[in-house]
Amino acid sequence: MAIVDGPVPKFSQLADILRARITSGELPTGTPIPSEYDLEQEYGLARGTIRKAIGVLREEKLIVTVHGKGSYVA
Amino acid sequence: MAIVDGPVPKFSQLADILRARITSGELPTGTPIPSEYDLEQEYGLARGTIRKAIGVLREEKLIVTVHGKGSYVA
DNA sequence: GTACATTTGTTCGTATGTATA
DNA sequence: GTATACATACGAACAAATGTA
Repeated sequence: MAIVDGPVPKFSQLADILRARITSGELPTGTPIPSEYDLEQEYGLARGTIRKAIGVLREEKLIVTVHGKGSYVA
Repeated sequence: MAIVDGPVPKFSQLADILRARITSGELPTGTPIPSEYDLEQEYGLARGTIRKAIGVLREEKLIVTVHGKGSYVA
């Protein structure tokens, strides 16, 4: 998957990608999702955009985030 | 030299200052750069900004950094 | 060998300014 | 005007390496 420039916001596209990686089982419960920095590098997005996508998944209770540590699949 | 609030990013200004201190000979090869904490105090910047400036000089091969020790003029 | 202080490494939290659609 | 996106900057917490007492 790749983030494309188009009508769908990038943060939304990233949320979709991460959600798929979680629900598919690629990222099982308890495992850490890539750090914000790693996601920046991997998808070529700004940190604010990454955080917005993560916020979506946190809102959906799919992940939990711990300050200074990272985000984990719920 | 002082860091000013303006169009030039602070991390870039600090990188310029440190580069000048190195190339002028004030900080000869092998000598340690002030610690991140000391640079914070001296220039009134956040640690992240300090680290970004140091990263620039490391990229330029002007300094090398050792975990737990410090950064040294290359 | 342990405990502690110092220093760099990593990560998330928040805010501001700029530009664009 | 609103939402999106990027860059910058400060703050905070946690972690690892180093050296010393």
